[in-house]
Amino acid sequence: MERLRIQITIDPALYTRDPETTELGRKIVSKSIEMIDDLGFEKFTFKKLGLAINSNESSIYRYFESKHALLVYLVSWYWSWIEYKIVFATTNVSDPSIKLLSCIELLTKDVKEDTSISYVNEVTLHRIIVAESSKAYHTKDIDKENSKGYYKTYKRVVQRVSDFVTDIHPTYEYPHMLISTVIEGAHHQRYFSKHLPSLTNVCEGKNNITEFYKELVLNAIKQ
Amino acid sequence: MERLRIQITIDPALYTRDPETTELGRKIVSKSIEMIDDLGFEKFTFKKLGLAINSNESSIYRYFESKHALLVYLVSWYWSWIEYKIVFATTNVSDPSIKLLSCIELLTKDVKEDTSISYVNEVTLHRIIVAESSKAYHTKDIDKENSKGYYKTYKRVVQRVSDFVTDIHPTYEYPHMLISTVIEGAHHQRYFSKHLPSLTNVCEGKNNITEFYKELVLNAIKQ
DNA sequence: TTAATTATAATAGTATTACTATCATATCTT
DNA sequence: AAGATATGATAGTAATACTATTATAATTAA
Repeated sequence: MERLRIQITIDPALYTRDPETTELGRKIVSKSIEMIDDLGFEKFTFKKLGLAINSNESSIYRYFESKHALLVYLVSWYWSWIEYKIVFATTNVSDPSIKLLSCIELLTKDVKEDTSISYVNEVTLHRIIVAESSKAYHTKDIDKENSKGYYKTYKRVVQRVSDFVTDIHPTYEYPHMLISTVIEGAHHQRYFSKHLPSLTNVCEGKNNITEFYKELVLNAIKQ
Repeated sequence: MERLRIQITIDPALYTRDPETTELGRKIVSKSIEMIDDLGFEKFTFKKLGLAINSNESSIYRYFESKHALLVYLVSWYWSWIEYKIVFATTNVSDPSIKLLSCIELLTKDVKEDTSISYVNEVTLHRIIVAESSKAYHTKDIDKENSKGYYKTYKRVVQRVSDFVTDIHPTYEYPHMLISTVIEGAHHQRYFSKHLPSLTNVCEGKNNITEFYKELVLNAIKQ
């Protein structure tokens, strides 16, 4: 079976020059994912990246104005990808409960397979999201960046899933809180399970995180 | 009424030299809280701090080996303080449901009043916890630091509150996940409500965050 | 009380970071 | 073939996150 080619479109506000359109741009994105996963965001630099792809620091700056901007780009890419999967999983499904559970599954499960859409390795990117994404918005520039639309895709994903909550329970007061709690919580639990396991109840081989959040949400909106 | 003097004891692993024991040490802690809140963790430096307290960068390094170590210290201080409040609020209370609800209240509510225990301004520190604490453990050194006991207090708080969950519902499978979800979630919601409000459902003047998490937990462990 | 110890401040120095600027060269387009 | 554009190489800057050294001040012990 041939795979559909997924179109991930990224808002031009998130780059100086579109990395998708050139070989160098794609190499920047691809290798930066690998290196941030490997070194952690703090120790990752454009100089090291340039060296690794046989290019130059100054060339990378033509695509992204800072390494922070690159992180925001990657986070946004991830949310566009998740949004695509949500749309794909929920169109033509009529039962909002099924839609909601599919979304929770997509938002909380581990990414184990690279669907090889493109130059982006989704497994590695997911690890970056879990370990580093909170650094993208925990900045003193958050308000300025938010007004430029940097976090639009994330907000749209939360809105979409919250809408399913509202479909199920129209008077539920906290749909956005519930969904953003699930999303951020799942990332934390994923991180904790590896590094601070006493903060979780994750068992080997089980999809505990997904099970926990499905149950949590269903109980929260039970009427 | 005279206030009880609270004893916040910090594990010596968290500093090079105990800042509580000297004037300079207390000034470092006190002013760093102010400055991290003000500048954000990235733009905060020991050089600036030294300047602000009429001391010197090199003197500060005698108390904390790095600015990351100082952040970890502050986070740990916060959890010791919360632990104290939890112990205070739950001793001599027999009903585990009341204990649990008190804990959720303490873990999720906004800190509005500086109880002036000491040189630590708890209102400001709470803002730092909300905005910066995730940077303390999202490091490549997490495992090494965890083995040195850097996150002990946080883990102990989660354990304490999880125990109340287990008292109420002995077979509930995810007590730790539930509590760490509440804690991290509350911090996120607090941050989002200020900077990305569309991810929340916070209303002016209401304690929505606390209400949301109380309801969430009670529904999760309802039998 | 003096000597020894310890704490602090001042200064200097280092490698690295996160950029910016300039320019030559390669490549692609018209 | 000329012009435009993209890339790479080099250099430079202010700041960061430290380390090391030394002088001086303050505390403590003999």
